[in-house]
Amino acid sequence: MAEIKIPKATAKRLPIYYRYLNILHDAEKNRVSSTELSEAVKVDSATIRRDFSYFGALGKRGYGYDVDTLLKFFKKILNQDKLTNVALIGVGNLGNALLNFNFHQNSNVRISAAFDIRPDLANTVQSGVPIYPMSELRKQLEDQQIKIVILTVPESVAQNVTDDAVAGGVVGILNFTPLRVSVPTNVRVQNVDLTNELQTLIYFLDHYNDNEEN
Amino acid sequence: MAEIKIPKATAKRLPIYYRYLNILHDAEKNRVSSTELSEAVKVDSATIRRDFSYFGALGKRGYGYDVDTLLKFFKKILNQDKLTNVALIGVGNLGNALLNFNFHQNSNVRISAAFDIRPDLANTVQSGVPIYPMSELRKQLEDQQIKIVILTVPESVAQNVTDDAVAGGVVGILNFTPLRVSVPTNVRVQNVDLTNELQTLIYFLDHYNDNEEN
DNA sequence: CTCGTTTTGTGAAATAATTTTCAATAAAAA
DNA sequence: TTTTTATTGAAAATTATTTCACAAAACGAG
Repeated sequence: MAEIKIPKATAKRLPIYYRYLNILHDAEKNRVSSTELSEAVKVDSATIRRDFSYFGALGKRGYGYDVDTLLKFFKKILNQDKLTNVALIGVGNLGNALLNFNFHQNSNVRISAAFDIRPDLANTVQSGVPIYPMSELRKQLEDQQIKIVILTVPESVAQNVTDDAVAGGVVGILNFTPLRVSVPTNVRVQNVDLTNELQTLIYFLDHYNDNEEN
Repeated sequence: MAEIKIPKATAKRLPIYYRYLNILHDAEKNRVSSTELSEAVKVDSATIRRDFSYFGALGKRGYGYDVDTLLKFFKKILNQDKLTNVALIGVGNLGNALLNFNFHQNSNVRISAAFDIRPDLANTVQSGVPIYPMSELRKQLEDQQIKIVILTVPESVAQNVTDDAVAGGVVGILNFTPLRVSVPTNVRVQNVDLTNELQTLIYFLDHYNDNEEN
């Protein structure tokens, strides 16, 4: 892997582009300009052109970009041409919502296993997903070859569970706990901290009057 | 407001610092160094010192930072010395989870009103929060002086609901829908896009081997 | 087939963020 | 008291990202 090394800021925008390209495709539009895209995804058109250009000359001058070409390209780049199975660890309040959250609608990702400590949940099926007891975490991750987990456990056990998951071969963690977990360098953690997001929003509202972007 | 204009990247880290300072405070630690903080929050120590220095000389050379001083300072900066009421719009799958999510545990934020289109939900109380019908959105936001909303409605109505909320005086939106909503320049939108986060994670896993940071 | 218009792709400039480095200072040890 | 060690704060260097602005290319109308 790692053929093309594009800026991280660009990488984070790719899913946004991908999603809108799907919308255009469904609307049977076959061309789009960076300006039009810009309005929809709220990213400066020059930034979009620059982003796309890291992958080569994808557009045509005086015309724009061919929706299907771009779509196919991004589908591959984002690994959306294959199904990615992920596990959910912690079927509490938020975990449950994520079980029902239709990741599969917009992306080729599916929660194929879940884990919880509560005995009444273990060995049941919730929203079509089998729930395993925590004790089987490592084994199931290994057996099912799951490399990515969504972490929605209480903060107090987050590090232990993470260590377990990593021992089971996990290399990507979508971390909903407020704890900044420690992982080996080959493991990537993407933090989603809801309290944080709210506090940041409040900070910006109080201290900035111009609310351009993120 | 807007007395001090610090970099956005710094602003986004403030809640992380704040949270860990609270932990130190609860553990009755009274001093902390940038190095120690660095390990806990996974931010380079030089970045932390630089971040803090935007607010003046908060530490002491050869000593570190006084936990309580810093804590008080950040509490004020982040507006955590006052209660912030927010509204939740859309009590579906995710909305329900957020109703039960204890924002108040880690931050001085409370969901004080919620809205939903479903008639059976309107005028009930869920998890201690009154649910109003959508038709009352604007009026209630105005009456209750709510300036911040959490948006967890279906994408198809996201723009309309946003327009309504803005008409009701909202200036901050925590947007969980995948739609990049359009708002006047005085309104700030903080997007939390779960599908996106997962796709970004997958992208990084496939294309980067060194997984240092975000 | 020509010409005006559109729109990309990209150097160069501007802006933003991180990291290095080290003098200054405080605390602890000798 | 003096020396050593720890640690900040800030200047400077570096790296990353965005934006400007325009030549070059391609389209489409006539």
